[in-house]
Amino acid sequence: MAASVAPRAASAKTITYKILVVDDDPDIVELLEFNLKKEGYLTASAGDGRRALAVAQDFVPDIILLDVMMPQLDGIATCRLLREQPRLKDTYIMVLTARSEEFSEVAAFEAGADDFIAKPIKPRALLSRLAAVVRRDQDPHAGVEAIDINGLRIDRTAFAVYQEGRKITLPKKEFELLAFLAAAPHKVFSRDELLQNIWGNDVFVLARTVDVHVRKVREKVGDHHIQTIKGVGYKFNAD
Amino acid sequence: MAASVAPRAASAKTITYKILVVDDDPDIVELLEFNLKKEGYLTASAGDGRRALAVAQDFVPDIILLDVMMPQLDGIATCRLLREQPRLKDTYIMVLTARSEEFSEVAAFEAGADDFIAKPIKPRALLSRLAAVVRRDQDPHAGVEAIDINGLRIDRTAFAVYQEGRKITLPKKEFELLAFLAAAPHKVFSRDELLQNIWGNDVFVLARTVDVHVRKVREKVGDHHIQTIKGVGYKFNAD
DNA sequence: GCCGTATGTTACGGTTATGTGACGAGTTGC
DNA sequence: GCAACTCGTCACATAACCGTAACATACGGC
Repeated sequence: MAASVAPRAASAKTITYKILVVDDDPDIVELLEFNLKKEGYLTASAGDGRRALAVAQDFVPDIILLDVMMPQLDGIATCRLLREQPRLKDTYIMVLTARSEEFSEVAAFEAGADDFIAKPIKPRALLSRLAAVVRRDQDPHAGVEAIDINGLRIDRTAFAVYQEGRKITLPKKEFELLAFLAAAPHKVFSRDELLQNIWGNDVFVLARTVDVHVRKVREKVGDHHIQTIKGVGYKFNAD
Repeated sequence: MAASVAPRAASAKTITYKILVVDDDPDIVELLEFNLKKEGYLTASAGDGRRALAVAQDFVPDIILLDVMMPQLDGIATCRLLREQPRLKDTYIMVLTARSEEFSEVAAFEAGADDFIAKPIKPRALLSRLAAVVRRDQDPHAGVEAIDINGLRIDRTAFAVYQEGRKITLPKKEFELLAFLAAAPHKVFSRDELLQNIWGNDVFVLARTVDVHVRKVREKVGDHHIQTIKGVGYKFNAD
């Protein structure tokens, strides 16, 4: 899966990013293209999956906005086929999902999508997401958005954890705890260190609180990911 | 990633540790420098990543406190560039993260940071963390974070032993025993010495307890690593 | 080869750290 | 204002670790 948009683009900071919009609703296509062009992106469009594949061949977009619900060839299948094309392997694919279809989100990830945005689409939200993608692309060291480890995908943009095609939504503290431990797999953190880094050093909670949160995380993602080192602390267990 | 602060410093117990403070907020720099100086540290500062690199060249700090959010060159990128400099490879880099920017920890670890501290910074918390770093640095037995010896990798940060790709998790005392012996291979320790160093001077357990722990360690990592010197004690056996 | 001593080995119970379920205060969304 | 959720705390249950003792074996001197 592509971590960023095409390297070719990354090397040239002044490049105009090319975006392919794929949706069967002409109104949506128009709305998106209008807004994207206004922001200075170069756009192309397609009304279904088949045409999207054809257009992508010539256009070689940096980013593809792909609707899931389409006649002929749906977004998931299209995504998979797009990924198979060598020229598009570094393209950033953003899938447009109808709200609350968690199922398609998971399928999309497996098909090689890089991100989602929920419908109905707010142009401002979309543009800021794209700006983030572009920014990240231009500064490869800007930050990591997702960790793939041990069959777990921890995604900070979605604030969710994906496990074997299942989406798990964790409360904030639990998510942060898991994410922090996963950031330094194998490294053992004492309860105090975890409190300092996740709770902050200005809050004042008992060390045992960490235990409770660890337990809740384990309950949701499975016991084996977080290991207890008795008398020391916890660590993320990467085999 | 540096395991401890520079060895040069480790050899002289009375050395004044040099700390470089990097933050774009002059108030924070002042606050930190004031507190550090009061504690007897030698300090220098820089307002952004570029200047940090320049200052670090001359100053060659033992510890660097590095803000993530900075103009010009952010903390992560700075960290990576600092690590590339041979003179700074053993410098201990502590990253200051605002807790709202989740996941900066992931990037920071990958960039070679050794530790974090969350903002807002309480001087007391920072100083105690630094004291811990210095203490570890001066304690020769805890100095190295990982030992590779005899087909065994003993990793203090992970609190685990790896043997031919196999991970062995030892209970605390057993791990400490093995790590202690491995830190000074070939050197023979009497049971009393082991008790003093691992159990502490104030606890009092029978010397034979050591035997039992030795046996358990042998059971898990193999007999040949720890050798008995009859009438004297034990030693780690490095070929 | 015998005996005394040192170490290997096993088993067991106490102690402590951690796991676990429940509760209440505070918050958010409807 | 109610319902659902999050978070921190407590109290109790559980499991892991640790130290000890008792017995078994190995070693060395004679």
